[in-house]
Amino acid sequence: MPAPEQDIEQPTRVSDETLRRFLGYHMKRAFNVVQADLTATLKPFDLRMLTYTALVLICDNPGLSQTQLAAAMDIERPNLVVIIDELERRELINRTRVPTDRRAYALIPTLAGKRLCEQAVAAVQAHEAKLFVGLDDDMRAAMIETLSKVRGT
Amino acid sequence: MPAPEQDIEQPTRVSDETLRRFLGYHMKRAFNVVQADLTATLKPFDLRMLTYTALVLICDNPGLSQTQLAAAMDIERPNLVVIIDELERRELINRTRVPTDRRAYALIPTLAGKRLCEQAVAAVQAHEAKLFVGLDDDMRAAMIETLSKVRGT
DNA sequence: CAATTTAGTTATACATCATACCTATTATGA
DNA sequence: TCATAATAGGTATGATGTATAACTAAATTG
Repeated sequence: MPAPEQDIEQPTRVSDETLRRFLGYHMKRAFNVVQADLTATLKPFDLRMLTYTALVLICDNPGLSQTQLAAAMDIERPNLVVIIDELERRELINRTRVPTDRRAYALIPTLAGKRLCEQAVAAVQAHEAKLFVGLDDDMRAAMIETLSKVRGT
Repeated sequence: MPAPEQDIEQPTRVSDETLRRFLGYHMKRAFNVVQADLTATLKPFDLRMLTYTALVLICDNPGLSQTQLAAAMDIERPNLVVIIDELERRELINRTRVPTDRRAYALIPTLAGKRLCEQAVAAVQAHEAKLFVGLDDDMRAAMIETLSKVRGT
């Protein structure tokens, strides 16, 4: 006699209990929330996460090369080109030839770039303050400490 | 008289001090490390993060619909189709018609699907144990607690 | 000075993610 | 009852993100 047909009723609520055991799962879901909020925060400045990151690093390290920037952002050099193209087209940065090495560019922020960067950083600061309102300073510091440990820094 | 040319020397070391002030930055960098390791862990099973997540959720919630799964994974329904297609093609799951609603599919894992899921989950557990070796259980629990708070769960 | 390396770029491929729109089916309400 | 709306799944498409190979121009090395 064949076994009775398996129930194929749809669960009323989807359980993620197995995945919840993994820290990586929680990290991804939490970061999704952060990134969605960050994207919305940067939208008024017409910046995406990558263009924002590049702009901030260029402002903090004026004169750095594309290779240095790609390494700092942990992306491949070819993928940085379009990002730099966009920032340059919007006249937020300049590609300046390095006299001592005519292969390389020194990336320099323009005045407009520095201004936009300052405003964007302030907006992101406000965005994080709002998003992490439930986290006191100790927890926040502990979190950064732990995350730094994960990435081996 | 024009101002003297600005220095355009390249910094010897790229500073990310501004970005380091942001928790989101640390979250992204840490998750990058986790994801790279996870991808490598899942490679022997020919699973990616998305196909793995879908498979685990189907095994934990047999009979759920694609709409339910998409909601649980926080992705759009059209993007789930190719994931389900792949799992079905590999005979890890079945699309079973729901008799009470002929529009919907009940997603059911096959025996092979359940086996692969178990093996993959075990491998991911080992991967996390290795990756988070510097984190004691208390820190790990605190981290999950904090991350859950961020995503508002 | 030939051979190698490096900086930036182009082309390309693939994965991820979002939106608009289509069909078949089910639910709703005049 | 029957027209309308809503829902499940799917197709098509575009924007974005990421990785690799290969090219040029310039610098380095032996």
